[in-house]
Amino acid sequence: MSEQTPQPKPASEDPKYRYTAGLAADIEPKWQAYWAKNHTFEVPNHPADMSEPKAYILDMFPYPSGAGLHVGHPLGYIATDVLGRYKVMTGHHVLHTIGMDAFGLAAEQYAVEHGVHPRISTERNIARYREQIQRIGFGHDTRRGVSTIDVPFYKWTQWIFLQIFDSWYDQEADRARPIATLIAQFADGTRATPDGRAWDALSAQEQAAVVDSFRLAYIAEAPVNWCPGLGTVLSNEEVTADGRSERGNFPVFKRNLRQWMMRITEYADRLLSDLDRLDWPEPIKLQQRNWIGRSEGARVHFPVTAVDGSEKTIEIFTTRPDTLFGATYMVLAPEHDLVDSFVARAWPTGTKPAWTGGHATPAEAVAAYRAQAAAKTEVERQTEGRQKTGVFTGTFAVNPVNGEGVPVFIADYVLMGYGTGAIMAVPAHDQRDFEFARAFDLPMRIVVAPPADWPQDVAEWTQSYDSKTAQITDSANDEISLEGLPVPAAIRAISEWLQNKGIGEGTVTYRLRDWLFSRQRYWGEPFPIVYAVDGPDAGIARALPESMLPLELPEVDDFSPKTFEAGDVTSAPEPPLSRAADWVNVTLDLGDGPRQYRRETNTMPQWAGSCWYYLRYLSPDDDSRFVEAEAEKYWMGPRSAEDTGGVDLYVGGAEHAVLHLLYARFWHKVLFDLGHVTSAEPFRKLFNQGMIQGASYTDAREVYVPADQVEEIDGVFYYQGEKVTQHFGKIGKSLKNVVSPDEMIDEYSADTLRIYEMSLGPLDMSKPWDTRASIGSFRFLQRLWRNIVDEESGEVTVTGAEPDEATLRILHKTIDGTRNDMEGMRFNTAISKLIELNNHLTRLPAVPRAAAETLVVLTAPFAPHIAEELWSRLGHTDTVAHAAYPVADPAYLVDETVTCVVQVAGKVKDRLEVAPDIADEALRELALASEGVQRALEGRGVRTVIVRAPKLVNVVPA
RNA sequence: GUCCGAGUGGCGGAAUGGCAGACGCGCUAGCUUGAGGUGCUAGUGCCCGUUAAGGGUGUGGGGGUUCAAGUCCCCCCUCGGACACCA
Repeated sequence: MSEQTPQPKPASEDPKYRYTAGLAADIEPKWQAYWAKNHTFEVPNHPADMSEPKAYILDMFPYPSGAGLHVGHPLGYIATDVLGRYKVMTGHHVLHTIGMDAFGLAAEQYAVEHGVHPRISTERNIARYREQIQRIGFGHDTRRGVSTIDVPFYKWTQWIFLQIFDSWYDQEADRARPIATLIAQFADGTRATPDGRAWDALSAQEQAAVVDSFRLAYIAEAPVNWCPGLGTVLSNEEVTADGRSERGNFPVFKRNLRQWMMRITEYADRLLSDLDRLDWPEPIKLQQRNWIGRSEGARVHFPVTAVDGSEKTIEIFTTRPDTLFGATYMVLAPEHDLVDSFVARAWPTGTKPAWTGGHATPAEAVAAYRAQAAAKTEVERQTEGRQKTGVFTGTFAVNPVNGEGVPVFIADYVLMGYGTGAIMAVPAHDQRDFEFARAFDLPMRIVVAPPADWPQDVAEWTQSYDSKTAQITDSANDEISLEGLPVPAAIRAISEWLQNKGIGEGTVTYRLRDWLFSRQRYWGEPFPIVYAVDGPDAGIARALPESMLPLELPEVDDFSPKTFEAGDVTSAPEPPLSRAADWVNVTLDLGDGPRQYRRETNTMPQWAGSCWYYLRYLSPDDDSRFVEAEAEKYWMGPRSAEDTGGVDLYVGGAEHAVLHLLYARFWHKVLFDLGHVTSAEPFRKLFNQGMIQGASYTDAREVYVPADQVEEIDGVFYYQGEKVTQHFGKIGKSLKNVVSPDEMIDEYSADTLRIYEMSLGPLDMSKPWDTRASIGSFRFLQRLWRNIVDEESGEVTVTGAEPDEATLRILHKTIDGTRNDMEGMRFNTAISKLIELNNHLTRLPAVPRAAAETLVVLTAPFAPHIAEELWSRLGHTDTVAHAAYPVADPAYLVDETVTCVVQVAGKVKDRLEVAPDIADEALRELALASEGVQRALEGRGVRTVIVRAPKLVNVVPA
């Protein structure tokens, strides 16, 4: 393999004052320094006049990995910068900055692998990111770019946690309120305690248990996702569809563990309904709606006799109460706590062999099935496909609509976490029940009339009939008949009947679960929570007072979590902080004298900081409040009764559709309810930028080869003479196709990178990266430069002459067109208009100053460095960043003549130059007389003539 | 499987229902230069027409609405993404 060292070109090759990478390397840092020195992009927390126009433009802040930025990362940052600079030039206060999301698993994993403290590696990564970002030349207010790991920042993350901890959701007021208001209700008797005793009669422990059951942040013993390979638990959102961790791809198991939870489910309805008020892409709204998963249905009580003879009720949830008459069996989740009470002593007569799982008694069968279900990982559940499994409990419940006995099963296709963890099975009209019934030889009953071409005998069906519109059949008792009703009407009728009879009621359930909020990791915010070691309140979670914040992470010898064999189900989490004995065991005075406490040793998940960082940008130095009230009101406050408020534009990838965006909305709503912010939503408008895809290449062994060393010959790709295959997809180290922004800046310029990224195509679509094509953007800048500066002498060559008519027209059309494109974030078409104007100026014998200056101003948001340099060379002493964006003169937007297209039968046959105000009749005559029409008609008559003066005439032949 | 999004030259893409392919890459030819990656000019959807004039054809496939469809409606195909036993 021969080493190819690029030969530096002799300096004499290019004219001295040509716009080259070398020249750009001089001017770009110069102007970056100028902006910093002159505070060009710094804005006050709020202006004296709160009505002045503003734009709060926000990027999803990056997670600084060790690999640094590649060219895909800055796409959104460049777009927001272009828009922000445009907004400044149209008279807005613009708040735009970038912070760092630096706590979390990936940073910690990296630190563990490289054997350094997470803070050291993270800060190194941040410095690298900042350096790369700086070179691109953003108009950021850098004073505001906070990092989530900064102690003054996470002090307020902890403070917000305590706000949530100290709140409950008041259903009557439909908002969160301080927990003290709840305690007051219990104390004065307006709210009854769960068991009806007086509040004072409850012990401290009992009172705490009651209050905790209302807190928005609470500890619960719940089935959680335990990931031994990472040594931590994960939220549902962090587990992939095939039951593995999103980070690291380790197996995940369901375990019952004591963990911190956030009661996000209280907000399910508002998180859902407020989506309608947001200016977000529909697909993202849809994903959130699906994730929240609101579903209306009914709860129905099925009586059952327990083994001890007592009468119990199995409560089921169904969206189809209209099919109650078709229920032929019931299923409970294996973990359902009622199961034990009615597992029969022996198999009843008539039990089919398939129902017993081969066990001698129901108790054995149930125990075996439960053990098997618990040992199963999510992965195994998936890989085993949808084979329905389960066992009979030996007991029959009673269908309340017809008094029939229905066998009760347990099966893992019913999930404990949804609805009531129990279902009535209607195999004829639900595909899952159908499959189970077929596997277990259970009867089916048709209660929704299928189309005529379905077999009469349900035994011949190959699938269930799940229509939600057809008519009900064969469904009546002495009191009610659903016969012939369409499904929706039947649902209403039976629901009312159930309600009146007291055997059920209409209800709403959600797919959304409470948010698992604790992690057994070192690199996160410590919980500001302690537990008394002894006394009547021993073990009760207690908030640290605000005066004790921030609670800093302790230094530890071993910050890595205890991880386990990836498949070790029996392992239990062991947080690294629990090993910091001096930190964990403390004596504090929390108002009742010095006492011994034990600190919470879990840390918060990565999402905590990203739930509110955009608020901290508004007043990063305020150490008395998490956000200055006036600043929040100015930048984020609602502008009308319907407006939710929030940042004006939030740009980022669609991969955060549910996780980050849902969590942040939840926190924001709590802060709103408690009166800490005036905006009801954090992000008024959301925009998802598309992914930049890179070409990667694999050789015959399917191994990736360095993309930058692949040659293309006649559409075939070669690496070191070997044929390789091209793929398009993500850019990444392992794919060997990383192009860094630094390489682009070294080879061309930051302005070239910016222009090229914005020219690629519409911002919201994914598009392939092609480094070679960026030469076009470079040429544009080079020609722009050449139109103003003599490449040999460096002299400015523009003339003082007035621009000619044609130049004025294209100039004003460009102004008009780019303005529209900027407002609509169509940066690709805005740039093509600038190129057209520039190409027009190139063809002139000399460039008029007025045209040159306008073009420089229009180009400034995209290529700010070259624009500043030209602006300065043109004699200006102020920054072009603050120049006013030009306004088009309407007089130049209409042409003296327009080209009229003349069609025959919809096909273009001629063109006419006509006055823009030509009358329909005159145009009609001109068109009919035209040569092209005469030739095309070939003597045929004319049936109709459509005239759309002045642009088009369509002649329809007879 | 369900739900979203997208299919236009060799490539990225452009087109209020009204001239399809703006702008850029690449390619071809010429110029320039101190011969070689980044200067300038012109041409460039495809087919027929030796040149030209001109004609035909063309936006994943099929049907429809319309004087007129890349654009609106219905069916299908392909690719990308999200979710996935949610009762």
